Amino acid sequence: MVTIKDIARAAGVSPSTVSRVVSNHPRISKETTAKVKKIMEEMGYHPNVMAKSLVSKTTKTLAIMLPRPAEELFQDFFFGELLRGILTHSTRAGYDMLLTTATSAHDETETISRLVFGRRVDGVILLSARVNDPLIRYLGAQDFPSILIGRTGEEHTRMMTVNNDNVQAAYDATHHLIKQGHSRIGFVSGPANLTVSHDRMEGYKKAMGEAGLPMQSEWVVEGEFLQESGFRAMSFMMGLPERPTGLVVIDDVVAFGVLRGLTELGYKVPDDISLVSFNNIALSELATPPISSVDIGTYQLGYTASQMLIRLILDEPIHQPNVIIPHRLIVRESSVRLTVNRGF
Amino acid sequence: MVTIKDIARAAGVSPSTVSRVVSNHPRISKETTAKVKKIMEEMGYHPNVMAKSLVSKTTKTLAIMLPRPAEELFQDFFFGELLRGILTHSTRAGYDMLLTTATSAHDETETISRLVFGRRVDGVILLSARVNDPLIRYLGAQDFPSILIGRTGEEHTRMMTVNNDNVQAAYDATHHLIKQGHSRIGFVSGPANLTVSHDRMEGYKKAMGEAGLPMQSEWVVEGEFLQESGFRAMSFMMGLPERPTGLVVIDDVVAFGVLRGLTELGYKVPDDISLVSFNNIALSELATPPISSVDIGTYQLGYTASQMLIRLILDEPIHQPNVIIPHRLIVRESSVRLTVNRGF
DNA sequence: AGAAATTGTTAAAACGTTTGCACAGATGAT
DNA sequence: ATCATCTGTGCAAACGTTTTAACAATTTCT
Repeated sequence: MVTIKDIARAAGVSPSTVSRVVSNHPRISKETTAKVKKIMEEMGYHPNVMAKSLVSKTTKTLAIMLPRPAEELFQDFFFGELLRGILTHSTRAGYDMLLTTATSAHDETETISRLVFGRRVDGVILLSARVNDPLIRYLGAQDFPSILIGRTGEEHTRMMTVNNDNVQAAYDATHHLIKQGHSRIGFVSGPANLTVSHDRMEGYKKAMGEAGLPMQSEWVVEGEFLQESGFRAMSFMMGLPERPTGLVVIDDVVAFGVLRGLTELGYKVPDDISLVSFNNIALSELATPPISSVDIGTYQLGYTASQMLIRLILDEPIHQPNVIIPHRLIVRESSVRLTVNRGF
Repeated sequence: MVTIKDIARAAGVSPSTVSRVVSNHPRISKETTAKVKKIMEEMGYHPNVMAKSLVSKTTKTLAIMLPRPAEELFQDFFFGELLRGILTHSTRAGYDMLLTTATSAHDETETISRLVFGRRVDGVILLSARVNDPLIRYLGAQDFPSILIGRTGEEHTRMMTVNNDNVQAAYDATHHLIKQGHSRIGFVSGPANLTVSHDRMEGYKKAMGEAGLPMQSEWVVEGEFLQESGFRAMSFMMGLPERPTGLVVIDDVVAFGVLRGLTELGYKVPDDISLVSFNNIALSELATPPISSVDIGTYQLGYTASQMLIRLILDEPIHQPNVIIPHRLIVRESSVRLTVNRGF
């Protein structure tokens, strides 16, 4: 292990000078810089990151805290895209990403405080907000750079967020079905304790209410972000005496399950029943039929989160502590009847 | 920031004693332990990770180096599952994961050496082996704990690997199609410079050769791990005078594209053409029709990699430096003709 | 009872950096 | 010619831990 002292000795200068060469200190002469750099090259010097962090009190590392049952919650798809956004920006900005997940609920705050108070990271990105999230509350109470991708359940918690307008997004999705002539519209939701489920539910209800359409409690089911959930939802919903003809589905993966359920039960999409979902993962256009989906700008969500967090760390001015990433409904076959028969 | 010295002072002991309390040193008395722990609790003490690393020369962190164009290469799906396997084990073993990616080719070795020689991580997991991979050669030459998920292109490079028997896997997939009565079988491959493409190609050729079936160079196309690749492959292949009736596809995502291409061109799967692919991502059974796929134990691949790397770091005995994770062909509709018409 | 081993604790060095302060010499202003 | 400023470098302290060696106090062995 070649240290700064070795370089200093070999170059006939002091360690401080070497340090200043590394950090491009303006007071170092051209000649010294050249000499030292040459020797560093020859000897293969790499600064010890830990030693540097210890004195500089900065790690150039961001933590990303995965939701606890990471496996089920974001079944790879949405998450991968989000991660790509985060990673792209943080790499550009010279930050590394530390991926952590807790094993138990109690573990959660412990894990985070180990990283935060142990000064292992400079900032934290939180994923997936639950309605009454102890982790968000805990981290929000600390004076530590952090950002939530999603919405905090509690209004008084002071924490930067980047999120979609999920209420509006769900409103748009629902409204789209209404415009297509549907009046009996159901909602296949996600876990009840997530704010995203709440918000989309609200948008769904708002659209239905404004259109003066009746809602039935059987038309709303909750589940996980898994295809099984969608499948099960259909087994239940299609057994009802009065079935919906349109469905808003919380997530594309769930929509895949819904699609399979409907197919197995002998229903045709979109002729018998129409479908709109969220997230617009790459494969949703390859489903049969292609699924209409609200693109929530997943990559943007991640990119922006990283951007804001690093600004916060560097004490740069933050224009808006709660950013909303725009969404866009992508209409595909699953929600467009080929033979338009509106009316009654 | 409350340090070990603050605790020591408050407890009326020396910093060394506090340190030993934290690390459960056997020589510390019950009473001292209790007293110190109480004070740590009260004052909210968290050891500074960097200081600890500096002296202990260990970071309890693993780096995972993403393939350069991470975006295209593993379009989220396969990668997410792999990550889950890695993360599950490393979390259990008390290791954090550092996710890094390089922006340019030159950057690649620089990034890795910053981490390795900067002693920021204890070990490295390499993803996606290219045939003549400078990064693998570089890292293999260093005496640093590392593991490759995949196969090194060069025989002389000494590096632990965890991989599938991709030759056999492709052999199995191809053989399955042959058993179904196909004789004109094509192969939609991935990027030519990846070892996995090579190995699967070899398995395909082996199966074809053993069965005495003719191969045409037009039946083999290379592309990316993207649906577009699959789509384009079909545009080309289905325009041939003599078309294959069976296809081995390098990846499920590509298979989705193939499926779309075939559908748009008016071909029915599996009646007109059969399909087998690899990786068995969650959505492949939800395609229309469900895609036959070789399950390569993605989660296992990641889990095992983490396991082996940590053993290496801890100097525990490694039974086998090159582990093969078993694969299993999952037969679904895409490769089973409902009306079996073998023969001529 | 004295020697030897065990137990519980501490002082101090070490890990590899960064940085405030000091200082010598060169340059510029008056 | 004197004083002030600027330029280039070094000294030494600091960052918050772990760990070796030392030692006093206690217990165990003859």
